[in-house]
Amino acid sequence: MYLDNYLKQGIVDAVEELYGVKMTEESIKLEVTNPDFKGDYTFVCFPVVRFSKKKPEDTADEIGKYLKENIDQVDDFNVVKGFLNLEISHSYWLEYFKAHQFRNKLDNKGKVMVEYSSPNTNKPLHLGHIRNNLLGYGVARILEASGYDVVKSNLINDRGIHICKSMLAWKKFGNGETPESSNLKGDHLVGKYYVEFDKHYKAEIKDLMNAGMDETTAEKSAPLMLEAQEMLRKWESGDQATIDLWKMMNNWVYKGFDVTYKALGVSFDKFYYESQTYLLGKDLIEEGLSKGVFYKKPDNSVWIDLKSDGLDEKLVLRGDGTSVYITQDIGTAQLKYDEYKCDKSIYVVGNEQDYHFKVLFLILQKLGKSWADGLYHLSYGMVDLPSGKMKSREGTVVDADDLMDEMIEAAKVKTEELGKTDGMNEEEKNELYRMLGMGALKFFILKVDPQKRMLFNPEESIDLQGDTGPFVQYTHARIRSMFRAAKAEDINGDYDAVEARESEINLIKRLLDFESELLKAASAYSPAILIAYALNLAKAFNRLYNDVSILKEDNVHLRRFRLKLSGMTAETLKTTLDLIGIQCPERM
RNA sequence: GGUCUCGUAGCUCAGCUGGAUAGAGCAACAGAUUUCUAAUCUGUGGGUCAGGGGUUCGAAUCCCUUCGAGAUCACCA
Repeated sequence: MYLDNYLKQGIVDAVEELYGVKMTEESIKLEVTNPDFKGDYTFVCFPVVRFSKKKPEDTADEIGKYLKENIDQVDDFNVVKGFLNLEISHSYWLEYFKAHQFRNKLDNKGKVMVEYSSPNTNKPLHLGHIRNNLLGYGVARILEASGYDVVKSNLINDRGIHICKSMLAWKKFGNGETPESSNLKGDHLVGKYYVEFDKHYKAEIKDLMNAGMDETTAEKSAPLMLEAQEMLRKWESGDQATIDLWKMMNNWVYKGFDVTYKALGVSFDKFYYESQTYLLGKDLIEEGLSKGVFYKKPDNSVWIDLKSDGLDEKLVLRGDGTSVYITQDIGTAQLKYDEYKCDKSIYVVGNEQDYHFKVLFLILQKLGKSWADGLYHLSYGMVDLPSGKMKSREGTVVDADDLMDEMIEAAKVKTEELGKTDGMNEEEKNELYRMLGMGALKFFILKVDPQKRMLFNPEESIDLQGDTGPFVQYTHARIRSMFRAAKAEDINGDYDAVEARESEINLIKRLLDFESELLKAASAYSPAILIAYALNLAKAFNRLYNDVSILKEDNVHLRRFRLKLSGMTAETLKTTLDLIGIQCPERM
């Protein structure tokens, strides 16, 4: 039983004993004491005042006395206003620490699918995708560590008008350029023609408008757009030449994506392709019609009325029987469930699609799908630039590959400046720069609460000092270095003789927090919680490190105790960062 | 116009389902290394938690309202 539960029970007993009122354990509010005050746990006494009929201070005092007498671990207490601060004995923390072992595997919680990345195959990945990928991968790892079986999936948007735009532009203006011929990464090559399409398309619109056409009509009747639409029709009817071109260009993109995914350190267990799923869902539309969930309009189009749920009417199938976006998402959700039978399914998708997912989940619930309750849209905010929103077509994006290269380069410059690469060969150095650069980038992105939009300023490089990835990595490397110097000293000493100081007890508490922080991060789907934990742990250690000497401590018990603490800190930092895809070098 | 987010220090962000004097980092300034890695640590300055009202013993947090920013309301995906 954890101490806080034990204390809560004690408070229940105290209130019953003192005031004759039986409270439930759940109604007791016990908090970790604010660091500015003395104590470990704080009981807020105001809610009990109505039972005690006494001043908050006196009530707190009485309960404090009761707890001190009846619970061994409560060493002492102090009262500030109505706040009862309980002081837990150092020996309790030491005992707990000595006996503590991290569990390798937590209780199984079921099966969950995390879908993330979901790129379009007409352009390379940018900073927004980085956030998506890091979030998705991080959440998947966190869920896995907290006891779920996880399936990481990626639904690739490999068809549609946007791909036809790139294809058409390449055909018209590409002169047979290939990734090999121009030595350009495949996804970047295809993206180049997407931009090219837009350039020519805009020029055509301008010409048409100069000729007197209004903008909307010009956009619709520009020859390039008509040609792209024709190409899409050809693709859908299986025209061999179009399919061949599509396959060739998509393969270029996939090769490029592989490189980017590898650099990001993310991976997938299952790929879905929209070219294979875009016709799904029509049978479910039929099912919904027969169940009366949907209805037909005179033009044969199928709709659902969600007004009673505070939403609008929504089209689910066109009059000509072809699908819309939500049709295939309905079908794909069913397909995923049929294949994997997951208890939960998480979609990592930007918050611009909040409405879409609200509608999608509602429809699946109305269709009576028992698994619909397990669907969750992990909605994250956009990454903004100081100049505003990123737009692929207009080239105002921070390219994923470029950004990673820049970060690694920045780490290299900094490391060389500090002169910390003595005795490392070229390969080891590059590996170190990569770990540090990527560590800084991932930490920077994941530090922010997923739901919030965040700002990235390309003019200011991402910090390598302060609350950063390298800060935590440094703390880890420093400990590892200490262990190299300690050789094989046995760290399992007898801690009973140890007179622990405040900074040591503090570090113990942080170390013991790991599991509860992990579970918190898992239930909130938030890697940011683990980042904050890693920072707190590293800071607690650094404070101790600056405060006392470890290897040079003469008292053998104390020395071993501190080494044990250090070792556990390094291990915990490494584990924590690993869950969000950040690696820790042995030295830096 | 309807709906949904968001607004905290000069900047980037924490602040968990209401709790004590609103916290970090960056930037600025002042310190710490004959001693285990100074990518570290200690300290100083910096706030009308967008404004106003309400609920409460207690509000950055919950409710209402005004202002400001963004998203969405496609037979695009």
